[in-house]
Amino acid sequence: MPTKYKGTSREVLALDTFIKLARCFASVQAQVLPHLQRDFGLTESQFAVLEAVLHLGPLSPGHLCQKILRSGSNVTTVVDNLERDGLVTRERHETDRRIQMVSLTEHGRTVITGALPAHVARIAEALTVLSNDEQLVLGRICRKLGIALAPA
Amino acid sequence: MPTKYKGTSREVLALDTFIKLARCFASVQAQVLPHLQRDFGLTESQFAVLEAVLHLGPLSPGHLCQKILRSGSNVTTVVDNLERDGLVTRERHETDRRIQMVSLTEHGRTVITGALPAHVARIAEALTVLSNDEQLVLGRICRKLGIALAPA
DNA sequence: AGCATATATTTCGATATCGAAACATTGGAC
DNA sequence: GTCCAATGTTTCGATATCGAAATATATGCT
Repeated sequence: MPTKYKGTSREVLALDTFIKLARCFASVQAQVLPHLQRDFGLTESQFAVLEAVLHLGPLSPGHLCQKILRSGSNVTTVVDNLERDGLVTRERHETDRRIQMVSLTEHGRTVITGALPAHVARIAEALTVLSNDEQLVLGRICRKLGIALAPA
Repeated sequence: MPTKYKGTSREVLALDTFIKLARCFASVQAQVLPHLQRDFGLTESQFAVLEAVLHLGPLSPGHLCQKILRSGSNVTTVVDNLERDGLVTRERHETDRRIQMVSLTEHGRTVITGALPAHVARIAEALTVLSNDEQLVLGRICRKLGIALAPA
């Protein structure tokens, strides 16, 4: 049992569960992110932004915020770097000029469509340790917890 | 289904599962970390270092590395900040002078023993959406995955 | 002893990340 | 039309995070 904390049994169970959740997530990330970086020069957040724009079309920083679960100021930074590297462009919304729209450049589209299958394959590879049933159960419980805690 | 990716059914299941895992982990963190910061002025990594040293006694940066699952250079930075704030001290190991030993100051001990119960309570609170059985199953599957992917 | 290799830590440069404050634009109240 | 509150984005200062290179010490080989 990883937990050294003395508390109620309810607390010990929750902490123990959460520690396993955190370690398992970290393990998958460690399995997967270095390749994204080395093979495609993309950080996790850069990948997330490109993937969102690929699948949803041009998005504002505000929408990207919600999609990638990061703060607005962080999205600004990540998009800055993607723009500098020529993977996305920013354009003001025509009718509401407070809003910026982030779009893929041709190069950006090429990069993300190249990186995506390899990235998915690595995730699938990492999860092969679990049976289909285990993956389904894991997904169901995570979904329940995630939805219950989702902001608003 | 969150996944827009077209791939084999095995890939779709794995990706779908992983996305739920990631979102659920992020949700719990979002529920818990702001309090750690606001109530005790601790970041997640600072908390992790203090907690490890509290429970395991003085540790080298190398051991802290393994415990908190971060790079060596990151541990250096985190310990730098903790030292600056008077929560830990660094001392050279007596026989092997390559090694530094990180210890809690009195103040550090006070801070971590104050923060720990509140932090655990918040985690337990977040996990109450899951039944005991669900927590056990979640923990078991996460452990299996974490162990399978653990380095070495 | 001298030297090469291994181990432990730090430094460096880059990106990520946050919250608060600043800035820009819109839209409603009057 | 003017002002003000709301909305969207960026700026700013701080910490986290990584990998590669530099530094310091130890250890084994000769």
